[in-house]
Amino acid sequence: MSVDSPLVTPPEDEATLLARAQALAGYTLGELALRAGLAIPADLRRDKGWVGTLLELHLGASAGSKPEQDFAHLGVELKTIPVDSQGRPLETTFVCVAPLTGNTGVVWETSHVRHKLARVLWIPVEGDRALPLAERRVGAPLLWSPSPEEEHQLRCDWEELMDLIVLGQVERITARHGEVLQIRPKAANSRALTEGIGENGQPIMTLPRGFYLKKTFTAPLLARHFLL
DNA sequence: GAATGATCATTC
DNA sequence: GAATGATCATTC
Repeated sequence: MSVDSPLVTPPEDEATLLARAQALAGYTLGELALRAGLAIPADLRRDKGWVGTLLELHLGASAGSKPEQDFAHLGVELKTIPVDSQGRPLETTFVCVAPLTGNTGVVWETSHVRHKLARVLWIPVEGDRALPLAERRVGAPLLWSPSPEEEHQLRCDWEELMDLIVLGQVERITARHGEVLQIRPKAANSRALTEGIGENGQPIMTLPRGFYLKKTFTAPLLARHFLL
């Protein structure tokens, strides 16, 4: 079976999607790769999106790159998240590219970050690099929307970061800005460039950036789920 | 280059 | 050991 041939049809509703995700819990990536007919890379160094693609296939998402939610008809975004043996996240979570131009007048309510995070199907996957990829297990999924408190945290960080971008301070932004949401490079390498706004409002070429959720945000989110 | 999927690996 | 900055594959 080829990569562009899904194992299942797109889920007709959220409950179906969640049920499918729950049915994957406990399986190893080796088992799921075999079922999908996907070759298992030795590690993720040159296949960083492999786990995400594998789960997309099993859940009926359009595997690959489309500029929309994974389950657009359901308004749901799929996020795999690597976790340790305690279920704690091992990595930050990429949300979306940070827009560096054309931001005058943008507001949180209509932002890409808010839209992407409005409804997320989180699927924890064992990510300890000492564990062979094929032996890593899929965890119990969580269908999540931000609580009022979480949305407030996200909004505050987003507004602070977008202000810096609009004011021509993009090159002063580091990953230390933001409590739960940060901006870091999101590029092929450090030579990749995109247009941004400079200190004096002039166009500059700068590193493409992305919004990422810090582990301090995703850890409690997953932990609460674990207690339920 | 931009967007999808993210993790790697050097630095602190 | 954790976090920041750097990077990888693929499609269009």
